[in-house]
Amino acid sequence: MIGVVTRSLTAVDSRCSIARGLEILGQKWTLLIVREAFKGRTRFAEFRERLGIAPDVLADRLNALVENGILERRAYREAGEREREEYVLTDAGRDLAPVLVAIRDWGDEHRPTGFGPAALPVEAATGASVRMAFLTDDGREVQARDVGLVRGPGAERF
Amino acid sequence: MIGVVTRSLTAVDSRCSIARGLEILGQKWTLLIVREAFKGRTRFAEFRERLGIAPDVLADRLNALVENGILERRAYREAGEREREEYVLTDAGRDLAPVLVAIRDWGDEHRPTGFGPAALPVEAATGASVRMAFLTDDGREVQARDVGLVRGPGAERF
DNA sequence: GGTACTGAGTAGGTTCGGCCAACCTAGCAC
DNA sequence: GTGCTAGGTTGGCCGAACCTACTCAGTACC
Repeated sequence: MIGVVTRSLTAVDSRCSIARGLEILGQKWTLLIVREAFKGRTRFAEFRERLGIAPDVLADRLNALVENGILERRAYREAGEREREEYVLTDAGRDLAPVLVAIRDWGDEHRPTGFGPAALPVEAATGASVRMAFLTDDGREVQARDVGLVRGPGAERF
Repeated sequence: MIGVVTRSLTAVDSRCSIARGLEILGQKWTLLIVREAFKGRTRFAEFRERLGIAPDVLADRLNALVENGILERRAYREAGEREREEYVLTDAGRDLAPVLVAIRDWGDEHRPTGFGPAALPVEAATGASVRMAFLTDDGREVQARDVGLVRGPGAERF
């Protein structure tokens, strides 16, 4: 197996949720694998074919995603085949939808393809199209560009 | 200068806004630099001190961020000092707030620090705290976990 | 029992990107 | 001139990614 996730966080970052999230999500290929999982891919060969990723790197990323609770291995068997394992999103994995949608929205606006969006966010149960928004506590919507970050309770320094 | 951004996209990904966004954002350090920019850092030494990043890599990432329109170089001069350049977020850079907030929310929920969130999203103008949400066209809120992705008009295949 | 086939990886060698320490440079102060 | 400082650049090292080829387990067919 190639490298386990060993990215060390500096003291100042150990409390930052963004840094901690990026420890896994920031690795090359990770979010593209998750994107494929959202599209319904579950098997090694499917990920490999869609992404053109080297098999050793894919095996490493899938292990990391399983270890971090984003994917889970599940046994399956097709008729006349031996038992194999596939990779499906866990709840924590499905909770990554906002990350993918946020990146999609940004890429769509600032690096347009000229073909329109390749993926659309929907409510899974009904298929109703949804969009990402920011809301104040009293339900008023705020434009993304007007959102900033301020120091929170867990910050050691800011 | 070390490597320009040369990540090649496979044909299947060239139309995907997620892949196109990740081409820049997916590089190591990029989003952490943007996070620091949101916190108000502007100078090489500030980024370097906060992130503990190697200077050559920082120079490369700052160049890439400027080339991609996320940061812009701006001249400034302090009393008794020579003119220098600092890096400030552009509109496209501020539009990355949803990406940071989405990662923050996920990290906060699934990789908690025990200290609470280190950064909080607010409306910049008023300081009012905001949260990220998904809305249907008729204004109903949908939980993040219930959001999926479907093929959009720009998809070559899905 | 032997051979072939398939999905899911593993292994070896090369290349690329990140890391670190050291060095460079422009302008200001003295 | 010498020194100081912010903002980088350069060179060497090393781990991670890449590519190709190979293995391994179980099934199918003969």
